[in-house]
Amino acid sequence: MTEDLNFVQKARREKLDALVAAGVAPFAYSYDRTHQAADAVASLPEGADEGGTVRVAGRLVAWRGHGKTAFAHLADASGRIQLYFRRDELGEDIFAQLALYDIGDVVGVAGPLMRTRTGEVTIRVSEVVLLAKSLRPLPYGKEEVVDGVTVRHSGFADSEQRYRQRYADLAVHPEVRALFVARSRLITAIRGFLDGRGFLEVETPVLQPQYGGATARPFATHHNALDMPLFLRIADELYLKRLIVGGFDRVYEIGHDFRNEGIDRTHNPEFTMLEFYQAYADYTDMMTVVEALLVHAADAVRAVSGIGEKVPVLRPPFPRIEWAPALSAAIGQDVMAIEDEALRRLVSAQGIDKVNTMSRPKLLDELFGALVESRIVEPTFVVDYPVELSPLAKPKRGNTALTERFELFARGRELVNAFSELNDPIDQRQRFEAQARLRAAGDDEASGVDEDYLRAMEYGMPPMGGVGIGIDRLFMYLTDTANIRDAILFPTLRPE
RNA sequence: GCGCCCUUAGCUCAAUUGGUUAGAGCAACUGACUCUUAAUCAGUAGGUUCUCGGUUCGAUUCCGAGAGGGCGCACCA
Repeated sequence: MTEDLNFVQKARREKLDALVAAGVAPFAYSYDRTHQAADAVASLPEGADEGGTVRVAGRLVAWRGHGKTAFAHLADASGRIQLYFRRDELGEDIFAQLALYDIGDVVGVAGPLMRTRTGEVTIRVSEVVLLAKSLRPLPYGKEEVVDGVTVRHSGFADSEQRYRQRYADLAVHPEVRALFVARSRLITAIRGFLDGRGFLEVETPVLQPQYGGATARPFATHHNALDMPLFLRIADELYLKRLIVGGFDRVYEIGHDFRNEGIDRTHNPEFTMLEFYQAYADYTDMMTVVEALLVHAADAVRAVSGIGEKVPVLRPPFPRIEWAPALSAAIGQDVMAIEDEALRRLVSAQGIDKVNTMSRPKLLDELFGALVESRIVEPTFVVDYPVELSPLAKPKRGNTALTERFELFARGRELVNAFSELNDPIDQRQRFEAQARLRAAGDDEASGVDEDYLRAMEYGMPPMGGVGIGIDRLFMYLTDTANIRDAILFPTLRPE
């Protein structure tokens, strides 16, 4: 191990040894703080040159030695503050020990506030305590402030290493921390909104003997004691709807779903899903709920300093366009009446491959994606999907070729998918059996017959509206983030 | 899965047509400096050029295979 250390790491271990030899405990247990850095800076009144003593703790992020004095910056979760060390204040021994400190060390300091000649609020350090020695250099860049804007030089740019070592990415990039603060605020806001409307947050199984609720390949695992296969859930849907049968009128879950599919800038194998179900509501009711929820969520993200500026202003009610008329207008003829061959030619003309192997629903979906979805910029509801595209939704009242389903699109991306939920167990059994036939024929994305779920439905399932929102993608939309890896703290990567 | 691109010091980047000992800034080390702030000044050290193989007198550079990553397309949320 020791042979693997580079010279920088060796130097730090030597300093660690020297500190121990001098009687310093290099890894402390606690430190009593009076302020966070930003609060300490703000506590010195405008115009005042001296203030009271403060105690702060954090990481050394810059060091400028001047012989018998030194300036440094200390950063904590709130921001940074300048430190001023003087030999005549700290004494010969302590000041000499500062030579054994490094950028990246976690320290606690105490001393009175002062304002330097250039006006920066600074702690004139009278006590310095090492809280954790840094044995590996953090990839700090240098920062300067030009016209009030912080410019970072060099720094930590390798995106792969930033994902692999998110701790280092966060440690050196306050703006990355701010982004994940915003993500946390988003989820807190969603909980607050739903709790305030009488929804009950529940937890349903992640490990499921039978997966369902979506079309996707699962992760499979095995329980040793029971000697049985288990699957990581691909959706929460079927368990949440069981709870509506049980008498909870409004339930929601925020959790991870897992899909054993490819990884790209909009797909991570595990992702955060919000699903909520409201008994006695239909899809038009849910559109109104979704509008209010998104406004509430966007406001929460907008409140985060440094991130909120990017958040689009949402102005409900969002426009609603009907699926079939919108596509018919785009192609200049009635899409519901078009022949398969003509449809295939239209899809092919969009530059989409493999049209000869596509089913009619698939062709319709492709065409809609190319001609309508991708051109939606402002948040827009697309409503009333063809029944062949929507196996989980109730038929539309007055037109059984369509379903009571809506999706919300913005910037060409799907943000929300919702239905008036199918609550007819006889119909549901037929749809399950159709899935089982597909599976028997080799479709590994098709599910089987979930007998327990059918049993629940047969007891009587209230009508309900259900909504699914991919939280990672909603967050990406709100913060204008292009890559899902930038929206997930520890994205799935190949092993190093 | 397919196509294009990338991988050089701890970090950020150079390196002429294939040519001597692979350079610079930051970080590190030694020294100077009691209001600096990308501190400054003088000096020192730091490299399996992603890996393996090939061509060549000579490879960071050209060729082949592999690994990891990025972007685009396809699939999905």
